[in-house]
Amino acid sequence: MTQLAEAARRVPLNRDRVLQAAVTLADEVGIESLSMRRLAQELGVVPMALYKHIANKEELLDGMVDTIVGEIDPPVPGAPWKTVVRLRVLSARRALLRHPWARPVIETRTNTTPAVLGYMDSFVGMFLAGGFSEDLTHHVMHALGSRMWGFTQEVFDDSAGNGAKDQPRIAAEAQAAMARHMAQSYPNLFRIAMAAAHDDQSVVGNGCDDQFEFEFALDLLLDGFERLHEQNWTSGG
Amino acid sequence: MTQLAEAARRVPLNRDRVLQAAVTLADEVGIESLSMRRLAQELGVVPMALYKHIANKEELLDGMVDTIVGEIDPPVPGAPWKTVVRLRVLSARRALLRHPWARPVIETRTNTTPAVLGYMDSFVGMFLAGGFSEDLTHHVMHALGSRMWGFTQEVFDDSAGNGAKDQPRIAAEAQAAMARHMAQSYPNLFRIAMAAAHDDQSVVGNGCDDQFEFEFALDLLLDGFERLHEQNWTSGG
DNA sequence: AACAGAGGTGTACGGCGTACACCTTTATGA
DNA sequence: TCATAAAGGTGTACGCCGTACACCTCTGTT
Repeated sequence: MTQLAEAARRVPLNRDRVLQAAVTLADEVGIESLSMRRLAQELGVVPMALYKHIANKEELLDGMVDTIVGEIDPPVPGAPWKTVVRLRVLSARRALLRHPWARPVIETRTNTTPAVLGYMDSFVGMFLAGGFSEDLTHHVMHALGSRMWGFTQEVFDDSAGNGAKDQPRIAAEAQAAMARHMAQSYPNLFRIAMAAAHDDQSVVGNGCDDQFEFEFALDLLLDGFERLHEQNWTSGG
Repeated sequence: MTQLAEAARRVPLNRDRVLQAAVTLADEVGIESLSMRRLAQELGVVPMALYKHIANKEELLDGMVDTIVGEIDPPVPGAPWKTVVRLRVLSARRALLRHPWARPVIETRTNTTPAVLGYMDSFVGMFLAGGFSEDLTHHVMHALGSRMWGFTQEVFDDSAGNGAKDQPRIAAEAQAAMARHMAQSYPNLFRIAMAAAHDDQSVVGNGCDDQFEFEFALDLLLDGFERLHEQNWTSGG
């Protein structure tokens, strides 16, 4: 018994075990009760031990989000775009419902992890594959953004932008390397980012007009409401 | 000088002054730096003094949200529903942009204050006045919900519902009084709540099917995307 | 056998919200 | 006029939190 416990404790901690334990704990006791101390206790370890595997609590939360991103089904192949998008959104919703803490956590993330970028890239790809223009895809992504996921326009800031104004601009070479990396890892995001840049003065900054995006989605909804109203739609309850 | 300071300090604190100071402080230093201690310091007072005017930090945040609800313009009279709704949403958005801390705070509120209920009631009224059915209005409110504001279906839980299952049900008399109060203070909310109840088994519980509401809004957007795609819409940049 | 580095530990600091007992001011009404 | 009660401000303290920093202890390599 004691030996087993000993042996179990000897299994060294690692990032994945920490993240998995965090997700489970948050599922069980709620995100407001997930503290570094409590998590460490759950893992039979002293709080500071966690910091050998994750930099800080923010990174822990980022990792937890990545975990649930991994639970979202991949796009079903061979179906029309609308079906593909619809099923994927509903899959994402199911993942969020399984982990009620996820929505608020996602909404407070400021870093965009590769896993989230990959999800978004894949999402963009579904529209492009459906024949949508880069332009329309761009706005459509914004319109869907807050509905199922936390992604907003800042995405382009972090991944492609270079908005810092106090420090000397990144060396052109490094910037080119960055762009190459983006293009390879997130080809679809890259496509719409480039398309947006064309309509704009900036080269890689986010060419997003928040107000425009907001009104785009709002008017889409209002027009939809109007149509339903005109045809005396009813939920048929 | 000292006397002036003294005199100023003699102006007794009150709930409004506390809330106003909190809003200003959050505007200036960000919501993450708004602590009871810091706020007290800003008001030249010891932290515990605040608790004579507000119950706890949650209530402080509730009050701050009420303050910004008060900044949203009232509906413009005499315009078609679409214009009225559109302008009001954009006014709400402007209020949120003035106070960047407000969005996250609204999203974490669990209590629905009278001020928020009043805003929602007025919002519902705009659709009803435009000839929308109670049914369509109900779904439309859900579809708009997360876009501009934090209100979700739980609204009906708190205000009209009686979902507690461990305690004896509220006395019929008290419940009737509650209903009367609801009907008077929030007539429009009351209307759609009653309409929803008809389609459902429950009498006053929230007759909302989250999944249905989610898909309603999602499909509205997807249909909108489809239409734009078919007509080769472009943002015209 | 010596050692380096990875991983776990213990202590400590400065923050947080707020319970509780206390003091001070001010308005009341006998 | 003066006792009194209430309202409002104070001081101390508790138990949380995240995490910096110095330390110890294994384990695999040379």
